[in-house]
Amino acid sequence: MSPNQILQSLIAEQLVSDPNSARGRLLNEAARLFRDKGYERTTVRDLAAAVGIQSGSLFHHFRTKEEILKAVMVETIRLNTALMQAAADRAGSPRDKLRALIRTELESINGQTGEAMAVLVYEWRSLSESSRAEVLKLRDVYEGLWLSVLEELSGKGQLKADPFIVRRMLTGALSWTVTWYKPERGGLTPDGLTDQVMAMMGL
Amino acid sequence: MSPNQILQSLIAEQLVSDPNSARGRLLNEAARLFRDKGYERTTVRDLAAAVGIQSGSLFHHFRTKEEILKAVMVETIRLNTALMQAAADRAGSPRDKLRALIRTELESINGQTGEAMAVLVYEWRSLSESSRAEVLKLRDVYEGLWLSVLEELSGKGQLKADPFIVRRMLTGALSWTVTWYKPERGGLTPDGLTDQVMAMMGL
DNA sequence: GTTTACAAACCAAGCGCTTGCTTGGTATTG
DNA sequence: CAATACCAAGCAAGCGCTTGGTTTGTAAAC
Repeated sequence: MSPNQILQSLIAEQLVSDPNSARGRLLNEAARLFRDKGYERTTVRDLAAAVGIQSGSLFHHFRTKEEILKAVMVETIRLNTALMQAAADRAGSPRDKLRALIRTELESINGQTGEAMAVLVYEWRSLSESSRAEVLKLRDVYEGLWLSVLEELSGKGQLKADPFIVRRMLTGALSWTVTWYKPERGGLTPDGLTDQVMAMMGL
Repeated sequence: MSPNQILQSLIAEQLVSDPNSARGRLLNEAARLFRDKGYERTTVRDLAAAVGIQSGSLFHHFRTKEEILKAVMVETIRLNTALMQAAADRAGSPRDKLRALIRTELESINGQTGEAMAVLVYEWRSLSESSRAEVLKLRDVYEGLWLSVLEELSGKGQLKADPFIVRRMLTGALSWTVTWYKPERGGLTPDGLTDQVMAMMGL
């Protein structure tokens, strides 16, 4: 399944919003604003202006501002879990699976869903307790994908460090790329960056 | 020079505030609050209450709230540059120098200055343009320390990936530890964590 | 094929509260 | 007796969100 097919089937299942719908467009703009200015610095007036409506009209679609943040996070993690699953399934050896996961996560972070991924990583403090629990539950599934691959590699002696810790290091390292990696300018392609990450780990 | 001696000499040079002074205590509390709740969610009333004064009285010490954020960042980076320099100087081989840098940065992130380090890494969006430039200038010195060591390692063939990229990966990986690494509970010591990072890189 | 019905989407206005910061005055300290 | 540190009070602006009412899209009823 291509990334686009995956997105379409998730839309069909109502697990993520169609980017062309009113809701979907708002969530995209919200992700961009939340990443650029941070959740707290983004006002409901900013959000409304970004989609060309009045601030009060937002609350016809979402009960609170925080619900918008939660929706951005939940839909992002749903989409990316599906993308990662598909990428891992396509690869053969554990090493190739790891490479596929790294490559796909870099794509998520620096590609189309990049704004939303950055929000997911850096804005969790602004979530209420209950929303946080909800998001964490989804994240556990996502992290499970990584761990099973890393543990397989570790079992084969290709990984010297603890899989849990390696995953956490990779989380930090890969999400941090959003602050410096600009694929358009500068020669490094996503594939090249993936190679560098693998090389750093001696793989 | 011990870490404490370094701190004392920086205080003498007026490059960082004495933690026992009114200013120093405020900056410590500010770092903690900014990390826990984020800069935007922390009000001047929170800051004042944390040191037991009225909110208006803050502005006797700092002209604006943002100046407090800037001061936290500037003083933190000054202190840590000095600590890193000293750690690198103590080590012998390039590999040991790298280990010393990693170990020291982990200590900074997860030890006493941890709150301030987290603020430095995650709250730069809340800085004004001019403050950001000021902080970036100081950061360049700090990053220069890392790059010289990594380039030395690369020259000896002990590092397969590009030093610039490795540093950026390490920045993300190490700063991210603040979200999960709890040295008190759970057996992993700072030294053990440093070993894991080195092992991950095959060093 | 026009009319009617109704919900979804939106606007204009503004409420109540919190925010960063100011002001004028009062202790405290060397 | 000056300078430093602080308090008590509050202002102007901006915040999330509510309200009452209007427009728009859709589809059945006639």
